[in-house]
Amino acid sequence: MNFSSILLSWYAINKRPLPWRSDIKPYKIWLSEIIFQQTRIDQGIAYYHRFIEAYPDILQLANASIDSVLKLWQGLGYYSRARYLHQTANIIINNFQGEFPQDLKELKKLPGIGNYTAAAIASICFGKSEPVLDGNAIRVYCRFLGIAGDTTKSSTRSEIMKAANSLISEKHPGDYNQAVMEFGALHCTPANPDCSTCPFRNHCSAYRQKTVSHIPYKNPSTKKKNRHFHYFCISDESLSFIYLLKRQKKDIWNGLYEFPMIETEKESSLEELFSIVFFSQHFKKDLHIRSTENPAKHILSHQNLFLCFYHIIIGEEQNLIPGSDWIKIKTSVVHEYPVAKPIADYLQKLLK
DNA sequence: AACACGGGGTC
DNA sequence: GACCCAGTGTT
Repeated sequence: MNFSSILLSWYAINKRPLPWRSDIKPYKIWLSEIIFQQTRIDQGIAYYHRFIEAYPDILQLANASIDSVLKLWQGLGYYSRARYLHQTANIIINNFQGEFPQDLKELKKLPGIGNYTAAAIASICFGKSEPVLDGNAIRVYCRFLGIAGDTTKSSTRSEIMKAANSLISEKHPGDYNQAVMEFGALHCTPANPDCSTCPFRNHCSAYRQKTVSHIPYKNPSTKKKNRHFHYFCISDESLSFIYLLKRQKKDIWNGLYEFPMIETEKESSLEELFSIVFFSQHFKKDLHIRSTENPAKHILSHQNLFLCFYHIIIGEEQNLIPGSDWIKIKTSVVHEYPVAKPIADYLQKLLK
């Protein structure tokens, strides 16, 4: 029983023809690995093509503005990935003569490159025998080896890593790593894996012990928080301009643009919002609130967002006192600004 | 070690 | 509704 040779045979037959596999270059492997962190292939593949088309090489990515990179990333989520992507592109150009380091430790120093991505680049691009541990690989290893412990604990992680180090193909570590992940994604799936046709059927510990559905085990996550966002889309009568500002806190959507807003602890009516300082601070009189949308529920993995949109028409411009970080833009160019999904949805409805 | 960070698919 | 996804950085 040779795990890696069976796996590599399976991979040779079943692998998907993904674009970064046909022409292996560090830039393409790195880009794909960042895009596919916590993201399914189906969800991210169009983004990968768009990035390669917009930035054919790392120099063009480094020279781009962060806003244009975030704009291209819009909708993918985990926007720190886009900021780190841009940072690392500049580091590679400025400090590494445009070439990625080959050493695992050096790779891990780069922004956005952690244990998984460093091992992926080192093995796929440079033939280093470094096993990857992503969600797929963890599932495959835990089932095959019968590791039932909590996979979020570091003790379990090191147990898996130790096993992976002994199973990896020293000759083809890059293909081996991709094969483990591909096998997890296509065959050894989270729910209802097809064990009846599995090439490891006779040697899989979880299958033999009938614990496949219990492995891998993960500690239940913490409770979700509810947040209430109230957005004020401020414009003139004919919607020729609006105000935006850039989020720059350590919070969701950092780096993206949004309307001036108030966040409240609980659900709040417009009347309640009027009493908040924000209003007397920014508006004088003659407010005309043209429309209010029902709260839109936006569910994230770690919080529930309730979003209210108020379209405020200012009669005379002197009735508005904009915040220092607000920017007034022509509505015709609003599509150039990166915004979060629910903002994009609102704008599309508003401007259609 | 626990938590924050998106959005979409699946059961 | 709960879980998961080609994870990383901060606290």
